[in-house]
This record gives sequence, structure tokens and C-alpha cells, in this order.
Amino acid sequence: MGVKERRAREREQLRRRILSAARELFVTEGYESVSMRKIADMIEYSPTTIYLYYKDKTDLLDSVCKETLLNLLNTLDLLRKDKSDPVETLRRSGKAYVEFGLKYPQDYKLTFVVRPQFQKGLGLQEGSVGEKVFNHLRTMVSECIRQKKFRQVDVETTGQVLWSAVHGVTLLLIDFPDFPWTEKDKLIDMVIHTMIEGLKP
Amino acid sequence: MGVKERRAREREQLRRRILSAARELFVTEGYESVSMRKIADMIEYSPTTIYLYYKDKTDLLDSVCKETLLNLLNTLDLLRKDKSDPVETLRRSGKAYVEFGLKYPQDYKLTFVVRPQFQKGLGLQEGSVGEKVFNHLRTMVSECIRQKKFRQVDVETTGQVLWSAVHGVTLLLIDFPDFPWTEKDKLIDMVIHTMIEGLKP
DNA sequence: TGATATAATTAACAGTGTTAAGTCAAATTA
DNA sequence: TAATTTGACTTAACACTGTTAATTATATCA
Repeated sequence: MGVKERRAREREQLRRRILSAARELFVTEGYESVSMRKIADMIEYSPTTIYLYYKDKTDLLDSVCKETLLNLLNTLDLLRKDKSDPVETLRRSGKAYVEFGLKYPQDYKLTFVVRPQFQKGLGLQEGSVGEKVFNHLRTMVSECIRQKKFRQVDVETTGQVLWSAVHGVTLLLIDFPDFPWTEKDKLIDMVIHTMIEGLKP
Repeated sequence: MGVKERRAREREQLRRRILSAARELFVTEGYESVSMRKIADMIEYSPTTIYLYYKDKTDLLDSVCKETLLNLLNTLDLLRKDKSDPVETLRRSGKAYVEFGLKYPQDYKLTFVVRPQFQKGLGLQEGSVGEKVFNHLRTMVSECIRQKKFRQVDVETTGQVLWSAVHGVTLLLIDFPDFPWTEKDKLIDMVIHTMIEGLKP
């Protein structure tokens, strides 16, 4: 009877085992230095088995990134419920975004730096998780303008500007750990603060 | 007599030929997809010859990046001579920085994103070219504060904040070419403008 | 039990960065 | 000029890489 269901379940299980092995290796050793054979070794299967579950190595990377984005989306969604001050919500979201990047630096780089090289722009098309993350930003900016906390700026461009700022500081902190940064939180706060001040009426 | 000198000259010539072939291929095809054999083909030498001039592939990458930074430094130095309005100079430098990144996207990524993975933090130590680029930013900010165009902010942190913004927008434009950005120049201008507004008294 | 479908494996290909050993021409010495 | 040393360069090889095609093993069904 339920043999087909059991098989599907087992398939799904192995699929997840492969994915989590890939994620762990990608994150600890970097995408380029992880081979399909290493992943296979970890889960104790032959290398080619992976190809029965994922099209190729970039497909594996893609799935890892999708998970990361979902993770980020969840983090941001928790903040959206706070309806008090939209500027404060924006500030907190910005902070949460950077901190997410710093908490999972390799994941962040895989998603926002490595992946676009392979699948240009994907993950930000309509309906995708990436687009949802950006939508979050859009609505917050709209609310700030509607409540006249910001001056009459273009919502779309403003969203992109804010993203630039948080993306920039996140990557700099990740990529240049030896640079004499001022205290990390001070820097992040000032990036966000300066942006917000620059958008006020 | 001058046989040793001639040999040294010839050596230097080949060294440069290798480097410029590597640069061209890295830039057009991306670091990872360029093989030593491809570079060798281009200059019509055997692959192993390259190892007589550069330690390994990352050494080659490193040399390319160093040149790139020098190039950027020259571009910025031209702007420093303008002593009129420090805010305007800062704006122009920011714009020049981003445009440099967009003109040589592969170089930019190699220098500011890929390379730190290999040689953590290098290129920003004392006396390095990277440090000189950042110094440029420092002096501009100082001047803005001295002339009371900016409010009394911490120079060091402010420099890092500005760098975050231009770095962020540069990388986003490079990495997500398919994202529906508003007009490129409008976005860049607004990033810089918003930052500067946020720093005014 | 034998046929069938599905899962996983082995073998192989064309490519990679890199090292060690060998070749060949030019410069130096006798 | 002939032998020798020096230096530049190449050939051959190793241990990898992602990926495909062909093959084997395993579990389900008739």
C-alpha cells in the first residue's frame, strides 16, 4: 500500500541529508573548495548519487541559498508586527539584517555574492523569497513617507539605497576582519542612523 | 657586459606579459574559470613557465589586485586637487569610486571581495595601497568637519560609514544586474546624497 | 519464483593547479 | 674554437575537479 509514500519520504530524507551536508561544508570550507566527492563522503554515498537529487553543484548552492533567504525572511517578519514607529521599525530591521549577515557570514556571502555569479539576478524575481525580503523594505519605507517621517522620496530608489548601505557594511565587516573598525555596533548604528537622518524632511 | 641587464629586462617583460594576460582573462571570464593553461596559451608559453614568474595562481591574482588599487588611487588623486568645496569633492570621489567599480567589475570584486578570502585583511595594512585609498577618504571627511559643512562626527567612523555605502551600491549593481534598479546614476547619486545629507549639521 | 522498476554504483572523460625531471640554447671559461 | 656552466623553458606526471553513461544491486510486483 503505502510503499510509494514511504519511498517518497525516504527520497525526501536523503535529499535533506545531502543539502545539510552541502550547507555545512560550503559554510566551513567555502563553496569553491568543496567537491561533490567531499559531500558524498560525508553522507556515505557515492558522488554520483547526489546527481539523482540535485541537477548539479550550482543547484545545490541554490537550494542552500534559498534556505538562507527564508531564514532571513523569518527574522524580519518578526519585526514587522511592531506597528508603533515605522522609523524605529526600519532601524531595527536594518540592524537585524546586518546582524543576520554577521551571524552567518558564509551563508550571507553565498547568497548575496557568490550565487549571482552563477545564476544572475535569480532569487529576486517575482514571487521569489528574495523579492519578499525586498518587499519588506518597500512597505517600511512607504509607511515612513505616509506618516511624513521621511520627505517625499521615491520609494523604490530609497529601498535600494537603504539596501546598499546595510549590504555594504555587512560585507566590509565580513571580508576585512583585520581592518581597524571602530566598535562594530557603533559603526552599524551610524550607517543606519546617517541614512535615516538623510531621508528626513 | 650588459647581458645580465638585458636578461633582467627580458624577464621583466615576460612577467608583465603574463600579468596582463591574466588580468584580461580574469576580467573577461572571471577568476575561477581561468586556468593556468589558458593564460599560457594566450602568451604562447608552456603552462609551467608561469610558475617561474609567479608563485601560484593566487599570487597572480594578488598582483592583478594591487595594480587595480593603484589605478583607483590615481583616479581619486586627480580629484583631491580640487580645493573648492570639500563636500562637492567628497561627492565626486564617491561617484568616481562607484564608477571605477562598475567599469572594472571583475577587478573590483577580486580586490574587495574575493581576495580577502585568501589573504585576510591584506591590502589594508599600514603603508599599503588600500590604506592610502582609505586615507583619501579620511582627509576629505576631516575637511568637511573643519569647514563645518558636517556636524561634529567621529572622522574614523564616518569614513567607514561612507565606504560602506559606496561599497554596497557598487556590489549590488555588479552582482544583481537583472534586478529592476532605478536608473543607475540616479541610484548612485541618491546613495551619496542621502549620506551627505545625514552628516550635515 | 521470475519479471520489473528504481536506486545506487563503477568507470570514464576532459579538465584543473602544481611539482619534478629533463631538454635545449646561450653565455662563460679554458 | 671546444667544453662547461648557467638559465630558461618544456614534457610528463600526480592527485584532484564536475559530470555522464553504462552497469550492478535491491526491493516491489505479478
